[in-house]
Amino acid sequence: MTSAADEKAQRFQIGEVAERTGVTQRTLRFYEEKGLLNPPERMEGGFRLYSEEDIQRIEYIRQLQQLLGFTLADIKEMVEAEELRQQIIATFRPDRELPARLERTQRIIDALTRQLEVVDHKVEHLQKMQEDLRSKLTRMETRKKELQGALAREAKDKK
Amino acid sequence: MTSAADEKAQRFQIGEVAERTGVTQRTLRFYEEKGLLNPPERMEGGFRLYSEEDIQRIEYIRQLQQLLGFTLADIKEMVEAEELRQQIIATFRPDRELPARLERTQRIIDALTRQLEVVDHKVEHLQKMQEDLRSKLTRMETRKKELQGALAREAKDKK
DNA sequence: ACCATCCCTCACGCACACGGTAGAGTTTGA
DNA sequence: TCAAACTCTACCGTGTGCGTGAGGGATGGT
Repeated sequence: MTSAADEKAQRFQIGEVAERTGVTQRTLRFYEEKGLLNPPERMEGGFRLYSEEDIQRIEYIRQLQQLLGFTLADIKEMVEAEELRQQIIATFRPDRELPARLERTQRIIDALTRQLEVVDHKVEHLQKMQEDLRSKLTRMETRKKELQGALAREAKDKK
Repeated sequence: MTSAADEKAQRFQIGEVAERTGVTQRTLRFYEEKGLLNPPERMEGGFRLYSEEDIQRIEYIRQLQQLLGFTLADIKEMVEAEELRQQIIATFRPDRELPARLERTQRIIDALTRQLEVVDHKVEHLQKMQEDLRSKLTRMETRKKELQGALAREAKDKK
């Protein structure tokens, strides 16, 4: 008997994950070793089996790394906070211990706030750079047109 | 006789530059070695003397590196393009060779366009992340208030 | 049972971006 | 002219983020 939950639980071997995410097998094992990915399930013989969530996490890590230039240490902090956040959300009301839940919630808020500050800071600087590049670009294009105009006149004079 | 230009030409030794920019002396020499900074002037005995422009360039390099996560190789390309751009702008009309000037201008435009594409891409992804973080944060804050409310009610019940 | 294809765990290697220190010379102020 | 502070080159060391095998099992189809 297969429940609806079972049907959804598709797993992938490391090779397929590597292909789908564009991350090498070595790197996947490396991330696991460094605690960025939590150890995936294994088959009897020891082959790793990744879930869809694992794959999403891998893609998230890559974005943080390549697009935003965070170090793996930074990223580890971020994914840990994310995990804690999901755990808290998944916890439906085993009430009692309200103070503890409140405190964990506060910890997540703090982590998110710190992350947001970093991102805000980066966005701000990037936008400045964007403006700067755009204005330089338009100035160079103006110059180009001037040069082309001068060139056209020169050709005409020769005629 | 000191001209206005001379008065402005203040120079700084490597230690002061390091302090002002937050970059170590070792790193300054390293950047020079890698061609990111062009060799500064020297005193008779060989001490490096940096100009204000050098300092600005150092700060620019650090921004590209830390905020945007570019590699030094990328940055080298970018500062070279920037330098070429400034040279072209500083060249007032020794006309003749218009085609050559046009071509260099086009090269700068291409470089700026490539840089802008990269920056645009990063801004886009960062903004998505910003949105994501903001919504997570507000959800957690809502949750916090719920918990605080529950806690207050509990305290009241005890009374 | 066999074999092609996958995967496993070490373990060394490498490029990048510097850090640290040695040993010697330079500069500046008293 | 002499000391304290600064700087020079040269060279080896370090942490990060993987790459690249070696040697050996695991899996799935026939």
